[in-house]
Amino acid sequence: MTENSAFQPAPDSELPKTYAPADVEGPLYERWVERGYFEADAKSDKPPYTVVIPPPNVTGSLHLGHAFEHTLIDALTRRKRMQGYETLWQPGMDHAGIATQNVVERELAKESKSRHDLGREAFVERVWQWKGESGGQISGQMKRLGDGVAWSRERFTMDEGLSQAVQTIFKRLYDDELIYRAERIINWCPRCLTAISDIEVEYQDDDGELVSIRYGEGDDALVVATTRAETMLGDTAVAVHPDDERYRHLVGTEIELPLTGRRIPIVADEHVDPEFGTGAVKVTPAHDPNDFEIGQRHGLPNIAVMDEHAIITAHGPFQGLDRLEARSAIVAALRAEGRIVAEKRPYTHSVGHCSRCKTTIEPRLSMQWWVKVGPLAKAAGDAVRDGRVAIHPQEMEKRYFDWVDNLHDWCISRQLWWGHRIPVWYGPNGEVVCVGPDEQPPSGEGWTQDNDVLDTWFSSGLWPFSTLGWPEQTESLAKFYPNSVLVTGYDILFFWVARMMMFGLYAMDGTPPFHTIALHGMVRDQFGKKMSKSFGNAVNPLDWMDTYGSDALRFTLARGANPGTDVPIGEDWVQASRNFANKIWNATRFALMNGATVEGELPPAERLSATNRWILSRLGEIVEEVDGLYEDYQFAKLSEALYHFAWDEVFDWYVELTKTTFQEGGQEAEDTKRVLGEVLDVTLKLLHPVVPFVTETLWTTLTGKESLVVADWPADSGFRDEAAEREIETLQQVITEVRRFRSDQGLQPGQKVPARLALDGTALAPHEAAIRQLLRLQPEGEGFHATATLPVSGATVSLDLSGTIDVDAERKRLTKDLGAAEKEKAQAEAKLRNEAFLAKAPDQVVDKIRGRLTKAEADIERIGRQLENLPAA
RNA sequence: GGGCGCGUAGCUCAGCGGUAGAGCGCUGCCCUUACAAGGCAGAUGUCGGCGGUUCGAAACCGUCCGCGCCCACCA
Repeated sequence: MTENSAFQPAPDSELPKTYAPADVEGPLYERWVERGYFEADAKSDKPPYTVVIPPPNVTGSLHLGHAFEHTLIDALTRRKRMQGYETLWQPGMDHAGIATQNVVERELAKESKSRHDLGREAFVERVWQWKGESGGQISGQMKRLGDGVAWSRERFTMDEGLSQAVQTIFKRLYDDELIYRAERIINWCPRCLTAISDIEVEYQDDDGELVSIRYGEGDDALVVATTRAETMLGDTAVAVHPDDERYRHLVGTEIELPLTGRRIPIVADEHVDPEFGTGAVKVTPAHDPNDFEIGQRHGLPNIAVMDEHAIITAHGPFQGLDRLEARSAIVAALRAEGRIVAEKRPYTHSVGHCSRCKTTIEPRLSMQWWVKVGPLAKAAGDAVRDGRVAIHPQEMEKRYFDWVDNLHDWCISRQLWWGHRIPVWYGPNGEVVCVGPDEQPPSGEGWTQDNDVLDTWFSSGLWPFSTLGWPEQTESLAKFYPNSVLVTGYDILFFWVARMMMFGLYAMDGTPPFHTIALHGMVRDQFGKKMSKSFGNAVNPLDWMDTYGSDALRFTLARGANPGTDVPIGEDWVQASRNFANKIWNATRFALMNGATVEGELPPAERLSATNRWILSRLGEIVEEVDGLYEDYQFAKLSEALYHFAWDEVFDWYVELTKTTFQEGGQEAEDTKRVLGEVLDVTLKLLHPVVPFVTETLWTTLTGKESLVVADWPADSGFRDEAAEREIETLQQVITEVRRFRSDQGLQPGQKVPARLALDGTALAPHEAAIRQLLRLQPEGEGFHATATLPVSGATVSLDLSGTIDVDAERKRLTKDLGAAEKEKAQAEAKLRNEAFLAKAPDQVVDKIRGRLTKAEADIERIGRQLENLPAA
C-alpha cells in the first residue's frame, strides 16, 4: 500500500451504524432465560453466591429506586457468575399487607363497596386476583431491566411454603416465650383500623393548640396543659414530680375533673418534668403511652373514651363526636366554665401519622401480639459488633446499633384481612393454643382462630431462608444460606434488615443471614430533590428505557451510586449514557471492519509496538482497578473508570493510532488486530455486568462465542510497561500541543499543512506516521516553519505556515505560555529553597517538584526560541 | 433534645495531606472514510466564613454560618 492510496476500510460488518437497543434487548433477555443462565443449581460444586431481591410490593410497579437497586444487584451477580460462582439472584415479591389491602380497598371504593360488603373470604380472594394482575407488571419490568434472576425459584411471601415458614417460626418463638399477647398502648390508625408498629409511625411537626386547664377548685386547684383536650374525659389522675415542693401537700388527695363530675387522685411520679409548664400533668392511661406507664405504676384505672374510629364513646354531651370535633367542643365547654387559663396557638409539636395513609395516629389501649425483641436484638447487634456481618458504608453501623440496642417490643398483630393469619386459637373458656404448621387446630365447640394477621415485615424478615425452602432442610438451603450480600436502601435498615438479622440468627442457629449489608441511597431528581408522584418529578423507568435503552439507564444509575448516598438522576444523564453505549458500539464496529480478532495467543511483547504495549499495560491496570472497586461496592467509581478508559484511552487514542498501523499493514498490523481484539474483549467483559445488552451483542459478534453471561471474568494479565506508558503519554502531549497550535491559528481540522518533523533519535521517531496522520501533516514544504512543540524527548515539530500564520495570535499565546512557565519555575524554585520542605517532605514529592522545575525550564527555553523564530508581523 | 452527614466550576457530584477534577451545560472550528448519539481545541472555581496544626490544608483540629437525614414518651 502506497502512502497516497486511500485507506480502504474493510467491508461493512453486519452491525448497523447506530446502536438500537430496542431491537436487541428483548430477544437477548429471552435467550438468556431460555438457556437457563440465571438458574442456580444447588447440586453444583461451584462456590455459592447468593443475593435475595428486596421483594417489591405485588401491587406496585417498579420505580427508579427499584431500577437502581436491581442494577447494583444484577451487576454484582453477573460478575460473580462470570467468576465461576454458582450464583443465585433470588426473585420474588412481598404481599405487603397493609399497603396492598389499602390499594384493593381503594379499588372497591370506586365500586362504592367496602371490604365488609364482601366479607373476609371474598375480600382476600379479591386481593389474590389483584395480585395476579399486577404481579406480572413487575416481572415484565425486571425483564426489561435485564435482571438475571432465577425465575424458576420465584417466591411470594404468601405462597404455601413461605406461609409454612411463618407459622413455624411463630410457633417456635411462642414456645420460647419470645411471642406473647398483652394489652398495651399501641399506635392505632383510625382510618386503616389497625395497630401499627412504632416504625410505621412517621412523626412530623404539626400546628396544634396547647391549652392550660384548671382542674379542681380553690386553693387545691392545679393547672395542666394539653394538646389533646378530648382525652381529659379519660383522665384518671393528675401527676406531679415527687420532689416538687409546690405540690407536695396535694399528693394523695383528690381533685375534681372538670366536665365529668369525677374526682381523680393526685399522684407523684418521676416521669413528670417539674420544669415543664406548671409541673402538673393530666394522666390518661387509656390514650397515651406515658400515661399508661404512670397508670401501671400507681394502679390507676384505664378509661377508654374513643372507639376504633376515634369517635368519642364516653357518655355525655360529647359522645359521637370525632376526636377533633370533641377537642374544640371540650375547649369551648371548659372556657364557658372559666377553666381555660391560657392558650398557645399555634403550638408546634411532633405528631405521629400512619406511614400508609398519613392519618394522625391515636394511641390506643388494646390487646395485641408482641415479639419480645430483647434477646433477638442483642444477637442482631452482636453479629455486627463482632464482625460476622459488615455494614457498608460503615457510618451506617451507628444507626443500626442505636436502633437494635434500644428496641421496644415489636407489635406484630394487625387488624387486617390480607396477610398471614395468626396461628392461634382461643377456646370457649379463653384458652389459648398456638398451632404449628403440622398440627391440627383444636377441635370442638367454641374454638376460634385469632382474627388478626401478622405485620408484613414478619414474613419478609424470613426472606433470606424462607425462599430457600426453610423449614425444610433443602439442598438449596444448605447451598445458598447464608446469603453473600444484602443490597438494599438505608430507608429499610430497621424495617427489614434488622428483622432479617434477628430472625436469621434465631432460626438458623446463630448463622447470620448474610455476610455484608451494602446500603444504597435514594434516587432523586436532577436537582437532588426527592422523587414523588405528588411533586410531579417521579419518573417511570420504562419511559427512559424505551427512549434510551436499558443499558443507558443502568449505566446512569451505576455511575451515580456512591455508597450510602442519594443518587440524583436526570434525563440528560441517561442521554449521555446512551451516547456512551453508542460509542462502544461504533468502536467495536470499527474494530470488526479492520479484522480485530480474539483468536490465537497474544503476540509476544518484544514484538509489539509501544502503542500496543501501552494499551495492554493500561488494560491490566484497569482490570485490577475495576476488580477492586467491584469488591468494594464502588459502582460509581468503577463505572467512571471504565467510561474514561474506554472512551478516552481506547476509543480516542488507541483506536485512532491503530488507523495508521492498519494502513501500513504488515506484521504490526496483524499484531494490532489481535491486541485490539483483546482490548475490546476485556473491556466488554468488564462493562458487561453494568451494561449487559450492548456488550453481549458486540462481544458475541466479535468472538463468535455463545454468550458473555457465562464467559470468564477477565484476569489481570499482570503485564505492565511503564516505559511504553510514558512514551505514549509523550506522544499524546505532542499531538495535543500541535492541535492546540493549529486551533489557535485558525486552521481547519482537516486542512493539510506541510511540516518538518525532527524526531530522529527520540522516542517519538517510530510514531512519525501516526503523528502525521493525526495532525494532518504533509511532507515538508518551503517557507516559514513555526516550531509548534518540543516534547520532553527533545523532538521538534515544525509546521510550515508561511502565508497562513497569524503572528500576533501566536506571539500572544507564546507569551502567555511563557508567563505560566516562569511562574511555575519560580514556585518550584521557592519550594526547593525551603529547607523545612526538603527536610520533611518525602523524596517522591521532592522529586516531583524537581521534575516540575526541569520541565518549566525546558518550556521557557523552548518558548523563547519559538518567539525568536517568529517573523515580524 | 441526641446522633449522622453535607456545603468544591452554571447544575449534579468525585477528590479527603503534596501543581484544583468528572459528567452535563457553555465558547470556537470541523459531516477527518467507526460514531454529529461524533471529533478537536477552549473558558470557568478566594474548594461556606474565621482561627489553628503542618515545610505544605479543599482535605486534619476548633469554631461560626447555611442545608439535609435519622432517632427520642417536648404533657
